[in-house]
Formats: sequence, C-alpha cells, structure tokens
Amino acid sequence: MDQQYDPKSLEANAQQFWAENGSFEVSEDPARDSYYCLSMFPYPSGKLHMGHVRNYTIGDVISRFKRMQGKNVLQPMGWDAFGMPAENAAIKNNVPPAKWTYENIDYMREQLQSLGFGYDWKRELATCDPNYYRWEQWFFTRLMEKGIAYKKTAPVNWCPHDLTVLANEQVIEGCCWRCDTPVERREIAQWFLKITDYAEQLLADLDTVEWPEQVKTMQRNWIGRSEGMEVKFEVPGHDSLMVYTTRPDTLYGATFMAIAAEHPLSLSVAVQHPELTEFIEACKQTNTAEAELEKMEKRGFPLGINAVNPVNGEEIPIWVANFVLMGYGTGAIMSVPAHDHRDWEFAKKYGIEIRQVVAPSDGSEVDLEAGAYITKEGVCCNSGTLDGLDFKTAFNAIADNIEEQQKGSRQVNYRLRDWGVSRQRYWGAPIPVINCQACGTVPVPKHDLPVVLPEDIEFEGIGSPIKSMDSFINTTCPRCGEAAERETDTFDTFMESSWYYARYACSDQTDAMLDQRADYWTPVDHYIGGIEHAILHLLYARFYHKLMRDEGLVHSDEPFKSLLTQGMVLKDGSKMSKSKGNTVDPQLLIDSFGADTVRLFVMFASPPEQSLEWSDAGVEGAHRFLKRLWHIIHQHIDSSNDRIADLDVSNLNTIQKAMRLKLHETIRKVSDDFSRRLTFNTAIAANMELLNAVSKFDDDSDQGRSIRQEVFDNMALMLAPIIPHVCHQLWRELGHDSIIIDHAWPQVDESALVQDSIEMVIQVNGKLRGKMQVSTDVDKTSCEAAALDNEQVKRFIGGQAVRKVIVVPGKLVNIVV
RNA sequence: GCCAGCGUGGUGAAAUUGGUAGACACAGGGGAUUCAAAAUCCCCCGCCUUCACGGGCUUGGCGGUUCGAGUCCGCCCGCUGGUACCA
Repeated sequence: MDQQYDPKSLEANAQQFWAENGSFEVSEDPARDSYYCLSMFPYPSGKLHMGHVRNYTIGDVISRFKRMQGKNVLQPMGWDAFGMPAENAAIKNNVPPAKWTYENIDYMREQLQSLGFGYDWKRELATCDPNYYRWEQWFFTRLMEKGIAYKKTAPVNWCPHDLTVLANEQVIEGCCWRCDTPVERREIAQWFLKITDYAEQLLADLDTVEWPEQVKTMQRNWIGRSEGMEVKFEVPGHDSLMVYTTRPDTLYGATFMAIAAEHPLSLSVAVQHPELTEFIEACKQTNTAEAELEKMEKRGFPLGINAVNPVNGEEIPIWVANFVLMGYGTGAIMSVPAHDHRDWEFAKKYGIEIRQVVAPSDGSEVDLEAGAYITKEGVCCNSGTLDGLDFKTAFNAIADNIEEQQKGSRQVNYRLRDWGVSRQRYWGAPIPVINCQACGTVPVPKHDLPVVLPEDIEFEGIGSPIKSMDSFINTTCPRCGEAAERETDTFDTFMESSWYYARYACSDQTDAMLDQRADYWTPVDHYIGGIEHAILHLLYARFYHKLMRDEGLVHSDEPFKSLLTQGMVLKDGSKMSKSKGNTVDPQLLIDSFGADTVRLFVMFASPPEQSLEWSDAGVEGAHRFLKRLWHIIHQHIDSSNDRIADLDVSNLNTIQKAMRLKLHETIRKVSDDFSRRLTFNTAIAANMELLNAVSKFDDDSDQGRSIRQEVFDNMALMLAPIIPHVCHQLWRELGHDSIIIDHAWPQVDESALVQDSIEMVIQVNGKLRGKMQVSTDVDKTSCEAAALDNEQVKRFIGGQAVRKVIVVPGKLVNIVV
C-alpha cells in the first residue's frame, strides 16, 4: 500500500508525542555537556511573521542537531512584551495594552507550537509579568546604590501640540506623526546607566567571543575609543571653555570655536540679545536622531565673544552652532576648518579663515579651496615649534606643553554615551523610585517590590495614563514616611531584553533574580537573531551581564559565546515589519502545506546570514520534495516486506559502491554544513541530490535493498532537525523502535569514500580546454604528461612553446604558452 | 552624513583555502501518463554565434595583483541594515 503524505495528521501526531513525553523539558545535569541555544524572543505584535519563522527555525535546527550529538540542550522561549505597539493598538482599538499583549501571546504561542519548535515551555516568561520585572526593579535599586544609575537632563522629541514625548520613529519629516506639528528638542531629567564606565571592558571582551567579525567591528566603532586631549580655552570675562580633541597637533589651525545652543555661555549672552534668542529657539526645531542632525543644514550664529587659543594666545571667535549638542561631551568644540570636513563647510559658509597646519610629507601642495585635507600621515606647518613634526611627535610635544602649563590633559574618550533608560510611556516597567520633597529620589525598598504597573486602565489620550493616576502616584516616602510621589516614567524595553537569557535558567525562582542554575546554562552557547540588533540590544545585554557578574549573580564575562546574525526577511526590498505593514502571514502557508514545508523552504531559500527577499514561489517546490521523499521511502518499505539483509561492503559492484560513496560524501558534507558552516541551504541541496541519485538506483538485489535502507535511514537522520515531523514518522516506518530526536547523528564510513580514480581539469592559459580521468595516486609528472598528451589540449597549444605548467594535485593542470 | 554589509542566469541561490562559474531548486519549454485535467515521471533550459562539432562573452562598473580572480587590492555606482525613544 502507498499512503499519501498527510502533513496535517502526521504533524499533529508528532507534536502530541513530544508534548506527552515532555521531550524538550530539560534539567540541569552536571554530568552532561550543556548546550544553551537561544533565539531572540519576539515582541508579541499579533502574529508571527516570516522573520520569526526564519529565526526560530534556525534555532530549532541547531538545537535538534546538538541534541543528536549528545548535548543536554536548553531551548527556551518567551515574550519581549513591553513596548510601544501595545499603546498604539490601545489608542486605535480601545483595548488595554495588557489584554492586547496577553491575547497576542496566546495566539503566537500556538503558532510556535504548530511549527514544531522544541522549546521547554516550562521556562516561558513574559517581561510584562510583575514576577519578571520586579527583579529588574530590584537590580536597578542596587545600581542606584552603586552610583551606576544616575539622573541628568537629556534631549527628547517634544510635540508642543500633543504635549508629549515622541519616539524617533514617531517623528515624520520633523513633524509629529499624529498632528503634524513641527517637533522640538526639549531637555528633561532622565535616568541613565553608566555604560561608559564599562567601555573598556566592552571593547576588550569583544576579542573573547565567537561573533561575526562585522558585528564586532560595528560594536568597536560604536564604542569609538579615541585618544586625545581635553584643552581649556580661556574666555576673557566669562567661564573658560573645555573642549575635547583627537587632533591637538592642529591647534594652531583653530580659527573658531563652536558651542551648543543650550550652552550656559550661549544662554547668558542671549539674555540681552533677541536675535541670538531667536537663533537658539530655531536650533530647537529639530529631532534628536543622529542621522537627522548630521544631514541637516549646518547653521551658526556669531556670539561676539572671543576665546584665547592656549598655544599661541590668538583670539578666535566663538559661534553658536546647531550641530553641537549640549548632552554630548562638553557642548563645545574647537574648529580647524583646514583639516576637518564639517568645520571646513562651516567656515566656507560663514567666511571664516581656513588655515593650513598639516602638509603632505612628500612636500606636495594641497588645495584647501576644494575641501579639507584630512590625514594623520602629514607633517605640521604654520605651527611654530611643531613645524616639520609628524602626527605622533607633534601630538606628544603639544600634549606635554599643555599639561605643563595646566591648560589641559591627555584623555581617552569614547563615542559611546551613557544609556538613557527613562521612557515617558505607559506600557513598560515602572522605574522603582519615589520622589520625596525632603529626601529626594529614594529607591523603592526590596520588600515593597514590585512596583506594579496598573493594568486596568483607560487609554484615551496620547500620554501615559499613569502620569495622571493619583492612586499610582501618591505614596509615602520609604525613608521619612511623609507623603511623596512615585516616578511615572518606565524603563526602556532594552532593559528587559538585557537579562532574559539568564532568567530562563530559573524562571520559577521567586526569591531572587537568578540562582545557581544560571551558572549551569549561561553563557548562551549559540544566540540567534536579526542583524538589526547588532549594536544596541547586543551591547546592552553584554553590559548588563557584566553588571550582574559584579553583583555576583553570574560568573562569566560575556552572555553569548557565539552569535549567528540572520539576515532580514525582506519584502519588496525592505525590512518586513509591522510598522511598514509589509508582512507575509506564515499561518496561511502552515495551514495549506504544513510546518515541515515552511521550515524546509525558509532554510533552503538562502543561507542564514544573508537577507532573504520573500517570494511565495518556491514553497511548492519544498512541498514537492517532501511528497517525493515520502513516496520514494514508502515504495522502498513496501517492496522490502521481508527483512533487510546485512550489508556486505566487501562484496559490492561499481554502481553499489558509487551509491554508498554518494551517501557518505553527503553525510560528510551535511555534518560540516550543520556544525561549522551553518549553511542549511546547501545541506538540503545535498540531500536533494542524494534523493535524485537514490531514485535512479534501481538495484533490487538484497545488497541493493540494504544500501537503499542505509541511504534512507541516514537521510531521515540528516533531515530530522529541519523537517522533524515527517522524519519522526518515517523513522518508525523504516523499522526503528527508537525515537529519532534522541538518535545519534550519522557517522561517515571512511572506507566508502575511497576512490580509484578522479577527474582532473586541463587548462591552457587559464581557460578550460579538456578533462581527464586519472588514478588517485598519480604523481605530478605523469599528470603533466597526460595533460600535454590530451588531443583537445594539443590543438590549443598548436606550435607554441610551453612556458610553464602548473599542477594542482587532484584538481587541475594549467599549461601556460 | 557616519558605521557595517550586500550586488552572480528570467527568479532564489551554489562555487568552503585564489583553481571546472551557475550545484540544488523556482519559473518556463517539450514529452510520457490520462477521455480530459490535476498530480506524478522523463528531457531541455546563462547570453551571442554555429546545420553541427565548436568558438566567443559573462559574477554591478572601471582599473590592478596573479599562470589563474565571483573570491584579493584600489576607485566608482546601486541596494539593505544600524545611527542611541521601533523592536
């Protein structure tokens, strides 16, 4: 009989088997090698999108593969449940964010289960659960005590019409996304974590993790360590200006200073200066995004005050400039237009002197009319005693000089800024702080935690409802007992996603943030997620891990040993995302073709690190392969009702040997693809080739049937991580009592790989001109002779003299004439 | 703007350490089967040229290194992600 491939019932059966047997529930076993495979948890936006399917299929394939290799595998799943979309949905559909979120979670959990992912659901967590965020609140109060959490003012996007703070993505072409009012930059007090204290460690430890080089490079550049100087410029009649520069060797070329609009010096002059006040107001008409600030037109306003250049006593004008920001660095910079791109543009625009102080070391001229000359390879000129010195020598000379005069000092600086964790939003973890008139900001004591976010709320306006909720706000000061107010800001959602990986190890722990189980599982062996998280999420999580280490909660330096950054699933050329509304619903595909087809297709369509332009075509091809696999294996089973004879490998004919060669070459390749290369698309292609080969292998002898059984057994094993449902079933039908998820990964039979002869390519002047079959133990000389003797090759050489012959053993012979 | 990546047939891709460009699929064309269709099976399938054998061209563009470059180097073009309050 020949059953039809029926994914619906087959997948339900396999999933039921795994659930009933708790197949993916794991416990800590010190005797076994642990393997923690983690995929980035999803934001519960409503339903899974293809990016999720891709991410979680990759994770599941790796998990199942490692399990077959004998590891004690943990693969958990949970929900990054706080965030803005829940608030947007609340406004749009008048449904409380909590309800919306929990309903989404329930639906998406079912979708994940229907895809057959091997998660330990006992460890599931949602970050909006007070049992989760209470520990984040507790940890924050510890950071306050240590001085790592502190408060300062920082700019936000402010909509003057809606009277609310906007996220960068809510600012469309400089205007509020709801009311189209031009957005302003406004300084408000916010909480920060001193990630800059860990900059050096975050930089150094990048060398210890097995991450893609591109991600490490991005993080290094983001941290942006630079060695330079802080230099003090006296301002007669005012406070001096402190600036940071990486190019003190160009100090003689400084022809102006630029300060932020909100700089105290600027503000004090503005008091008597309406035009400047107007300019300062104009500078606020911008959002806070770096890309916008860099692209906007650079504008300035002369302050009418001079600063004194400490190296030569020269007075240079101070300008207020819209591209200098108060929050970053000292809010003031020195400008050397001849050797800085931005300063050059500014000087050109406002007719400020461009003075060359670096010249090419070969003595050639540079054209400063065409643009700034930016290099560290030149020599100083027009710089007094520095003239003729190279960058390093000049740097040290000027640094020594300035330090002696106490006008500045050498300084290591980072581009990285402290992490602002305050959000003026509702759907987030409340910042556990009480503001008391007498005592100031007081952390909520551990026994009063969690500060629970009220979930039963009316979400009408645009602002956060707890900002006007007296029952939430009014409280008493834990220190003095007097009436006090709660902080109504919530945490950045990156806070929750910075430690969830560790919480999975002990998500049932009610008395502590983490326990010793975290040390059994962490660091994560393999972390899988989108490349879009290469900087922020991954940097914050690394920082948090070090904070937890310093609190004694974990005992490793880094959270993620190795990292796989999957490329994005694109639709119509751009990132598939809820906000862009260009998602493809995988559910339709699961319903019509089954989970195995969807899993097979996303793994086959491209290698994990590459972006994947979605197209519906091709899914049918994956489905066809499954049907074909099912059909061919059943044909084999039906035609070998009697038992399969033992294989006698010493007594095989050429075709049988070739079939076994193909099988074991495939096992070797697929094992390498799974473990080292992580290219599942080529592993699948290799199995397709194997299926094509075995379908042509129509040897019906006992030995032939045994070989076919060997092929199918191994194919089921090799494909089990990718298409687990169908392989679960086929494995049993192939006559095995064992459960395939616990079976060992296939072994290569080295003896099957031995060949008598191989094909070699013959080139003339690098162009393919012929092929020849040679014995595997042939030496270079006879290779060369055989190549020169080839008829086709002789034609191309003609009468020309052979100048050189290159032999690459086992590959090719190149004859140069 | 800055940082990182990508660019190969009609399409998704393969080529793993500088060594046969296009494996494996999708789409398309032809055939078998069928009353017919679906499904399935078999064959063809980069471009130009040739009756054919064959030859020439081809990995975004231009240049370089090399016996040999999709792969290494330089410049340019296009696309994607990130850019600190989307997650």
